[in-house]
Parts: sequence; structure tokens; C-alpha cells
Amino acid sequence: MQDYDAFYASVIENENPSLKSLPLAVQQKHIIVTCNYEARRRGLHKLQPIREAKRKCPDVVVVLGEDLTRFRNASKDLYGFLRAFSWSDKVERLGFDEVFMDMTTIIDYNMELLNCKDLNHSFFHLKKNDPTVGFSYDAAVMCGNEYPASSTYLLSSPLSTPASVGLEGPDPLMLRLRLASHLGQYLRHQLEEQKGYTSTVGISINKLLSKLIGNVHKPKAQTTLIPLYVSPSSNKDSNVTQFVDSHDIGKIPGIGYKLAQKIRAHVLGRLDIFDAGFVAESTEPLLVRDVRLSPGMSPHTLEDLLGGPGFPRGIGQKVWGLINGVDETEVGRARKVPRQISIEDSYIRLDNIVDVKKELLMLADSLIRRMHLDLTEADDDDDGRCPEPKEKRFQADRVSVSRRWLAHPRTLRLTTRPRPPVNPDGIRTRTFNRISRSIPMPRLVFTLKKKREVLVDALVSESLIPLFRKLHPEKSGWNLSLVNVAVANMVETATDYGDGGGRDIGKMFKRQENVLKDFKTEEKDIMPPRKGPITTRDQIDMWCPPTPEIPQKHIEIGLRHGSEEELPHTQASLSADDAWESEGEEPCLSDTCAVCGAVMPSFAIAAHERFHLSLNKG
DNA sequence: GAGGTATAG
DNA sequence: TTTTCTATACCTC
Repeated sequence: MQDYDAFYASVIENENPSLKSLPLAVQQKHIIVTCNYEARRRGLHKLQPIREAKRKCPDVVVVLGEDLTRFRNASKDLYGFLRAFSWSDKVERLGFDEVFMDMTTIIDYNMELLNCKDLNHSFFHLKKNDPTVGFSYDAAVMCGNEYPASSTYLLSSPLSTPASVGLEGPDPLMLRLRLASHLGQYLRHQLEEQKGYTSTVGISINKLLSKLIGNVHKPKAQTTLIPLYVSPSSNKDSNVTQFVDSHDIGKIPGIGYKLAQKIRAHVLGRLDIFDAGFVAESTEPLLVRDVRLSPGMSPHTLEDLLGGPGFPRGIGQKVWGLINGVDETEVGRARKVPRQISIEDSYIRLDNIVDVKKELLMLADSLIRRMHLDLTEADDDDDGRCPEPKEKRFQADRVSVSRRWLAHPRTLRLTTRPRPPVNPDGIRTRTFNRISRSIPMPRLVFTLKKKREVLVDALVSESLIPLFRKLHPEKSGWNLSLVNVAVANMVETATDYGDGGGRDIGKMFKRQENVLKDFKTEEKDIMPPRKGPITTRDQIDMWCPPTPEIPQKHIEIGLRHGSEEELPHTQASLSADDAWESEGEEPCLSDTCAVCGAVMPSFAIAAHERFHLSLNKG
């Protein structure tokens, strides 16, 4: 696991390097959301009220950070940078500033190339096909910090830990972790030199442990957790168990506020026979060790204790694993588009429809900007996803000005957080809850031709205001502390060529069929009945270029490009957009051909692609 | 799909 | 026991 040090503050510092030596804090509303390490040295910390921060450190530089655009962009950039080092694409972002990387394959490869006779002069290979790319390192030693600290065993064996050298030579796991530590060091240096960001890294055998171990030395550092299992006959705990045991139960990732409360109530409640009610409310620290060793503790006990509404099934097993240092969850694969996009703002008081509409306009505007940024790409061959090297591709002699959708969200959602109603008698406040209403995404917003302002106005008056009325039917009496607008439930457009290998038209066809199923149901759901019968033949004639015109060779070199010559994008795009705009007339969903990238109504896709397939065969 | 809960940074 | 502005996974209906 890798995380960028004081991320928001680092982004600001990179934009304005003169700030680097000063105490710097990033403000959202009335709090400091994060601050650099100089500010932390002076007593500032995350989520601190600005008043307090300014009192403690009057010369702190405060930067407003409610607009997350620059942080999001920096995060994306760094993520892309790190992702390029992965061979498996198992690179998962957690928030804006943390990245899990599963480096198993690259470590495996380098383990095999290791010369056991001369570990000191090893070369770490970063590319399979180019043996010159990589860096020199000493595979006989760990790089960076170790846990437990290396000094605890250096006395007995200067080059390796007791566990790493047995009768049969170095422990392979130990060796793997050493390689990982050098890779971690390399990545941190690259990130700093090429991108200007310092980071801290935690290295271990699963997500849980790599995250926890990364916290041991910060910032600008790395730590590797050495499993160091003692002999099985011994009663002593492994390093892993000792390490996890020493954490507070609530500090374990995956065990949040609610779970920690329940576990505390259970364990402390049994220990303290007096006044269980008081203890149950307690927030006093409770170590993982005390939970693990508490009487009757087992996966089943935990399932009974923790299972229930709001929690996933198998939570008992999951938590049991966590408190034993076991975490089987895979590092997620890099995704092309996010699952959802949401924009929100919080308010001191928002209690009338005029202000609400103003806010909705602002939020909707940001949302549409973001949809264009994150859900579309340049409609251009050189978009970075094409697996062919540049030279092999056709040089596009046209200017690419248009964009195409990578995914269409199916759902639009509005959520609000009403301010807890003040009951006349007491301070009775129901839990801090958000409520939401959602509707199918209005297709108008997928138009790329209209001015954003037009789409925003339509979205607000035709969708968001009605949603708001559903949430808050009363004309007054409400007071909101937060409003959020989100799009979710993405349906990816099947234009993905990037499976690493050659273009398998059959495979793409299969994928496209799956997506089509999706659109077919949608057609059934929202398309009005047709006025007259449209035959399959009609559709083919409308959207398929004549077969004999395209030479076979042309297709093989550049499928998409070749076809675009027959069906120029601008024309296809125009037609599709026209379809969007003619609301009542003949509305149809637009889609993009998986083979050539041409845009056309989704009903025409299947026939159009069959056309490609027949070309490929014959 | 719709609405909610929990967790994370 | 929540501040901010997000994002994800998974639950029930």
C-alpha cells in the first residue's frame, strides 16, 4: 500500500513551491481538512476547527479546498503513473491519496531471475520484453524499515533475519518481501522525482497488513512486515499476531465505529459484571488481543454478535480473519470509469425553494462537467487505450474535436440531510441521516452538442426539482444541512480493445451482445411504441456501409479507422445527437460500435457488427 | 431498481 | 461520534 503524504497540502505545494517550508492548511467550510507536516509540528491536525488552528498557529497559510478538482486531477495523474508499473493491473485506489498494488507477478518474475550466488548485485526488471529497463539493487538486504525493527536481530546475523536463512537457504517469502521493499523504494523515488510527491509505503502479504504496517513510519518512509513465524511447537505468537494484537479494535480497517462499539460492549460487558449499561456506551480503548482472547471468541460468536441489518453476511468470519491478520480480499482491478459520480455541498441553513434551486443549479453544473471529464474521452484513435504501437496505427489526418461516452449512468439521485428537528421537550435528535430519491437518468444530458448551461437548466427543472419535491413535499418547515446530486449505475460503452492481446472480433462480439441485452431492456422500458414496423433490413441499409468497398487489408490494420472512412464520425455523431434531441418524435439510444467506434442508434448495433464479422470471415 | 447502512480517506 | 466531500460495497424490499 502506498499513500501520498499530506495529499491535499502537497497538491497546493506543488502548485506553489514557495509554500513548502511554511505551515499550510487546507480549509473546507469551518474546518481544516488536512495540513502539511510543518503545520502538524505546530499542533495542527486533520478536521480541526479553523478558529482553533489559527489560535495555535497564527501564521498558518490557509487555502480553501472545497472544490476538489485539483486534488482529483492530481490523484488521477499519480494513480496513472503508478499503474504503469503494474503487470496485472491490480491497482486499487482508496480515496484520493491511497493506492493498493498487488505486485505478485512482477515479484515472481524477478524471483526467478535472481542469482542466488550473488544476491548483492541484482537487477530488478520492470519490463518482461526489455531486460534493460529496471534498476540495480542488493537482494541480500531489506530496503527501508522493517517490523520488527532489524536491530532486534542484527546482532545475531548481520545480513539476514534468523527466519530468512535456514538449512535450505533463504526463506522464499523473506526474499520476496525484500524484493518488494526495493520495488517500493524505487516507486517512492520515481513518484518524488517525476511527480514531486513524497509518499509512504507499507509492504506485506495482504491488504490489511500492508495498510497497517505503512502507518508505522510516516511520512516519506516505508515499512515491511516480516512474518517471522516462530517454530510451530512454541506457544509464542507470530510477528503478525503480535503486531495486529497491539492495535485498538477500532483501528483495524474494516472495523468502523458501529462494529467497534458492538465488540467493545460484548467484550467489556463480560469483563465488567457491574453496570454493563455504562460499559456498553464506553469508548475506552480495547486491544485486538483482548478481543481475540476473550472467552468464547470465535467466528461464529462474532457472526451472532455483529450480524444484522446494515452489515454484510459473513461479517463474523471477516472480522475473525482481520483480528488474526488474515485478509483474503483481492486488490481491485483498475477501472476505466467510476461506479458513481457525486457532488455535494453543506449548509448552515437551507430552508427555502429559491435557495435550493440556486444550489441545485451549481451542483448540476459541476456534475455535468464531471460527467464529461470522467465519462467521456476524445473521439480519437490516439486515446491511449489502443494496444497497437503508434507507428502501426493510422495517423489521423483529421482534427479530433469530438468526444464519446465511455459509460452512461442509468440513475440520477438526489440526497439531502435534513437538520435534526428540534423537539420541544428535549434535545432529542434522530441519527444524522441522509435521505434520497432517484429516477432513471434523463437522456438529454448525454447530448454533447448543446451548451452545458442548457443541460443544467433542463436537469434542474425537469428532474432535480421534482426529485426534491418527492423528498420534501412540504412547502416549508424543512431545513437542510446538505444536498448531494449523483449519477450512478454506469453502463459501459463496449469500445474496449485493451485486453492486451490481439483484437479478437469474436470476443468483442460476445461482450457487445451482453451490453446489447442491457440496452434492449432499456428500449423496452422507455421507448414509446413505434409508429410503423421497421424491418431489420431497413436498419441494416441505414447504418451499414456497402460491403465490397472495404479492402480486407485495410480492416486488419485499423478496424476502427477503416470503417470511419466509410461512416465519417461527424456524420454519425450528428445523426445520433439529432436522435437525442428529437424528444417526442423517434427517440432512440445511441451506442458505439465495438469494432469501428462509429456512433449509431443502439438498435442498429447488432446488424452493424454482424457486418464487420462477415467481412472478417470472408 | 430504489432506498438505506456502514466504512473509508 | 461528528466536522468535509466524496467513493465503495452490500443489505432489504
